Amino acid sequence: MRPYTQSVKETFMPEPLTKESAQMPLEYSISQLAKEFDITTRSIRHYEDIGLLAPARRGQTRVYSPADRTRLKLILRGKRLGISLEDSREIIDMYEPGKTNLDQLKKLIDAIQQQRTKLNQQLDDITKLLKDLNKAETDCVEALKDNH
Amino acid sequence: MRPYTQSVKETFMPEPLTKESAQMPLEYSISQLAKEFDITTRSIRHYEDIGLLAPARRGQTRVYSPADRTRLKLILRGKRLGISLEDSREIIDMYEPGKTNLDQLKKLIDAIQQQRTKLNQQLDDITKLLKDLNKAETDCVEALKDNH
DNA sequence: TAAAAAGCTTACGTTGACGTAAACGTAACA
DNA sequence: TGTTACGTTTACGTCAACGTAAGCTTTTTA
Repeated sequence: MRPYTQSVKETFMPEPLTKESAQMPLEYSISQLAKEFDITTRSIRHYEDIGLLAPARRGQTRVYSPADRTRLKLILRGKRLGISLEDSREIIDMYEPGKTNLDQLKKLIDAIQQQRTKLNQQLDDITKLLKDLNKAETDCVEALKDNH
Repeated sequence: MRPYTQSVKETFMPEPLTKESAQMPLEYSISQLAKEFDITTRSIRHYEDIGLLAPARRGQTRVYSPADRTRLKLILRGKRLGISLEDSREIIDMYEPGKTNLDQLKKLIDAIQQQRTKLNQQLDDITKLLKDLNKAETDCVEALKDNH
């Protein structure tokens, strides 16, 4: 049933590589993840509040799986690229089992295309900015030489 | 006097290329800029409020030079890359005439290096995300084929 | 076994980046 | 000559993404 669901999900939310999985913990505490990614536990709980994470619970305590960790990693990568949490949530929601029909798939492809457009723009921005930075720096160094 | 000041300033805030300057207006109204960059006049005034822009005035009305336009362009490029307005302002402030001494130059080089590090991280993020998107899309298309 | 560390929920506060409305001046156009 | 378009300032509102504090439970450590 729904073999493609699994397929799409795995490519977009890749499970940890087998190479890493040797010494990879099977679960994580909230503070472990916070430390690893240099964020606060508050942030992680916030991501849960708005539906970006749904860790298991042992009693009241949150227990994060490697998949949860991967998901968090993706959220943070998105953040670094200026993707809002809401946008991340929308994309993630599209993978919800039971929701994956043709319509959803088409929406997803569309969303992917939009993201790609934005990313290519960013790519262009970055290369330009890096060029500017290089020039600015060499000029600075020149100025230091002249002035020293 | 201070020949390097001009030099650094021009590389980081490059004036419009001569190629473009043929049909380039010598000044712009606030709504012209707003339309060109698809932002609101409110945003432009906001950038002025926090010291990112300082257009000339004809009476009460703001008059933007090509240099102002370039500056705005850079601000927006920074925005697309997730650079905060405050960070942009800091960088811009470093070019203030009269402030450019060795200390400032060293600070600037440091800031440039930091930016470069961040941009390289973003570059890495983007290539990874683009890869993921490609895989996700082909999988989607596959799924559509299978299901159609 | 006391106290520090880590976890939890609830809830109000903060910051950045504007949105939006009011209230007004000026200039061009039907 | 009115009304439409564009400009201005002042000021309060909003939204996302958390920060921060209170108050409590559970686990670990000295």
